Amino acid sequence: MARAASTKGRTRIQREKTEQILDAALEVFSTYGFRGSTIDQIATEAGLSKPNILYYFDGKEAIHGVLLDRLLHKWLEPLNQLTDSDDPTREICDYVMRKLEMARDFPRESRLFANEILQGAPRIHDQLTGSLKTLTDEKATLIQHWIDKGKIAPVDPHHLIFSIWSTTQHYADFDVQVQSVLGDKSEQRFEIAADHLNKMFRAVLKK
Amino acid sequence: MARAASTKGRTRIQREKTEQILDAALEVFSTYGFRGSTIDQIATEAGLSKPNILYYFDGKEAIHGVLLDRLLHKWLEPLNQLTDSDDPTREICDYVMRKLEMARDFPRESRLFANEILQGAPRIHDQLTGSLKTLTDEKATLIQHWIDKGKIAPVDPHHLIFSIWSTTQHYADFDVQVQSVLGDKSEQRFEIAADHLNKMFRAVLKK
DNA sequence: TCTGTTTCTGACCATATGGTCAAGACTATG
DNA sequence: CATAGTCTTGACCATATGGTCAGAAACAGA
Repeated sequence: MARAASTKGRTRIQREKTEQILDAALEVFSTYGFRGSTIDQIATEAGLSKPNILYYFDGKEAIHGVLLDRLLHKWLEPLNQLTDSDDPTREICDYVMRKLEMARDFPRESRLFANEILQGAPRIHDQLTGSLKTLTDEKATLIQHWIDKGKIAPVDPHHLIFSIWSTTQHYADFDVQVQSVLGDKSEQRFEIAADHLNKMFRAVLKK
Repeated sequence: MARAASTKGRTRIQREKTEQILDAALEVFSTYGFRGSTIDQIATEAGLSKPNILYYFDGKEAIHGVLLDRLLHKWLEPLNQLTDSDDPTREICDYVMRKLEMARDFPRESRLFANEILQGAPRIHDQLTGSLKTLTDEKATLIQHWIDKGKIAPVDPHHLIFSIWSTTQHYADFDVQVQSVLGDKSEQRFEIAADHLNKMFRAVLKK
């Protein structure tokens, strides 16, 4: 087994190189998808030789696997922060903003996820029906409570969450399209998107 | 040059086989992306031999190219139908429904498009900044007119369109995730989505 | 049925790709 | 500064993949 996989970054070099490789791999995988990426591409991007990459990781799948693991944790975080509050509309809009910030600051992670889902989620199907479903159901129940208490307008909680995911992730996954369509006005796309989404979800939730 | 490319389906066999190949290719490309797909996969899916595929098409790129061409036309159609009307809210919601129907009835096309955009749209970048931008700008202007006339609430037209694209296409591109999260309730996902999106965009546009 | 054309395929080629390995280079520590 | 352990790489292998080609099989019209 490769060093890095077993001993989690024992030496300084191991920690550095491992991160270097993972960063390069994220760049490549998020752009070309798993099958479309080659170890050589990752090696070039990382400024290392191919055998050197394979000294730290057991293979292409192993690198991809580590990236997906990290991703899923990061992905659930913003939703985790959604809790009960006196101002549910604000609580939900805050979540929208957190997701939009992630699309802006971590577009590669978003695209890695999108690629995986598009291909039928072969490697993360269990997490989708497991931890993701559990967490989503939990938050959907919370939203339903708010509706029952008359604090927000009646909406299907699950589909509201889907709308939040899709509208925010769109600015990462479809960035090329967004920029192409906006042309020279694409500079402030995230500010305008924030304003627009804020308005939109407030309107939906308003009684 | 391959037969099918030059003479547009002259004989019966040419028309049939060409369609057969394109259908198989759509299935494969939409699932694995361009680089992740092989001619052998397409051949197997189509029930033909690899050389036979290459008898009808000049290569992998050529097949993909034809699919993208057809796709783009189909993709712009629903937006094209958005025209001036006494009831702009209804007009926009109708567009949302048309897009949602496309996500339901042509998920492979949606995923093919998503794959292409995700990878930076190397093959359709010109169309994005060309015909897509032109059409989108045109419809954005129309929406702005409606706003100026006070017929709908003020929204950023471009970002409204992005929201429509993302929320509807989500049900095709992220179907695995949607089904995983909804679990046994995923059967009626499109009906509930239609209801939800209808409500949502009505709320956004309401003055 | 004959014949020119279209359709199809097994065998083949060049290159790309994931992965291995032995040996050399480097590094930390006594 | 010696040396045990860590790190790196050129050369190599097996397989996958895009694509070619000569000739066989099927077909359509006379």
